[in-house]
Amino acid sequence: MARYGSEHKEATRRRIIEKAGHRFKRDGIDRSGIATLMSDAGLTNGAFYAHFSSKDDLVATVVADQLHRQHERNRAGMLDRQGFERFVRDYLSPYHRDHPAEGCPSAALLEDIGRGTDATKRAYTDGMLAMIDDVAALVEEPDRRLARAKAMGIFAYLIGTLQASRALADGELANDVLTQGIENVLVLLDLHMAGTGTDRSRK
Amino acid sequence: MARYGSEHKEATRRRIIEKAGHRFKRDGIDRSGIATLMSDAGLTNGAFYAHFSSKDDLVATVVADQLHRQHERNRAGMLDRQGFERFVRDYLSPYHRDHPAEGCPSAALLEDIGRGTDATKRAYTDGMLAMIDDVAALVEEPDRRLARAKAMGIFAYLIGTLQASRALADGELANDVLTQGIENVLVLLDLHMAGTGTDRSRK
DNA sequence: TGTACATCAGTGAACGCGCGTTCACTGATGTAC
DNA sequence: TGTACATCAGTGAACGCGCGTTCACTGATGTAC
Repeated sequence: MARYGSEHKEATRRRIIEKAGHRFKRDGIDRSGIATLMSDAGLTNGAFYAHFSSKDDLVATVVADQLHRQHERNRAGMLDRQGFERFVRDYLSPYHRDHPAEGCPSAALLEDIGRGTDATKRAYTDGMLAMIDDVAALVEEPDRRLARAKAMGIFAYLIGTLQASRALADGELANDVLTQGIENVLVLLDLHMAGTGTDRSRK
Repeated sequence: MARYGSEHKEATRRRIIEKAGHRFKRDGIDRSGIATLMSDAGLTNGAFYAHFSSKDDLVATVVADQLHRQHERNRAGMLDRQGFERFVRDYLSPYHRDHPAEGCPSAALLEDIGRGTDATKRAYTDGMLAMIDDVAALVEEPDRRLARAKAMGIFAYLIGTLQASRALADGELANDVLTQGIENVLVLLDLHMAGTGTDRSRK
């Protein structure tokens, strides 16, 4: 249509990526066709390949973008134990469960990412490492590698719990799982913050 | 081909369901076409509708079957703390991570189930409740509703951890997450077994 | 200031393909005579 | 025991459709003169 400065094409590209993030999280990647994605961005199918080399290219880009947004949104509020608790309560809320399009990309796309291209898994890993290293500071663990595993473990719990709550047809159980999840994650966090490391008194 | 007794058609149906379980877990439901599923069972596409009314019908049936198998396979080995620990170490093993087709249906299909039909979510919920009630006996919690939430919470952790390990491109981190996951799940289990209920000393 | 032109983001039709589903047909079987 | 027939699990071609991808074209713009 128009021949604007280079910032206009960039803006269109960003719009496609953002809308695709919503659509992917709502319907799943395989159920989101190019024509639908472009229509979401106010464009027609043909323009897609002026912005991305393939659908896989878009997927990897969207995964990176989604994790970046999530990180930006939460980094300020996760620096202390109180902020993290607020994050957890938000994460494991019925609202978040019922609105995947606006929610956590890991909870909505993790299986698709696991089956995805190397580029997609790489984008996910890099994005997660950035988030993890913020939480790792909360977990009082001097060994960086172990701190990362502990932080990722906490996210894994949140992800699994939200997914389970979304898949359960029994509304009461689905809600109870969220409530219990908040409890468990905070216990785990306190344990990691207090403990000296791996050694817990078992049996 | 043949006109055998009614057990022969039943056997074919069971073969389709079993093979479809593997295929769904490996490639995802949306990437598994009817022709491929039937070919896996040694048949051609046309015979599908003599066994199922639609693909959604098959999906719900497969989900129920997969959870039933998982329950049968593990119920005997999950009755005490020692058996459950063995289950957890098996579940969070690199082998399980690298072989989704033979593995846990929740870890491979939970997002698809969450986006699925009511019948599929119902099948999942019923199957999970059967498994949950076995573990709930381990969790020393008199309130049945709470015991179920706690048991489901433990499964949710296992599921999220395995999925995360599958999606991470960094092999070292992916392994560390599994190891840390075993640690955390066992801590959580001991806590539920020892604790009197919800009230933990926080702050 | 006014006109001609090059640019290029976006259009929309078309490609081959696999999807879920339907259906007329096949052919090996158990049964009837 | 031998033949004719009814059954019905499974075949394979076809349906309309949406998929990812390609490409000749459009038309509003900034620039050159």
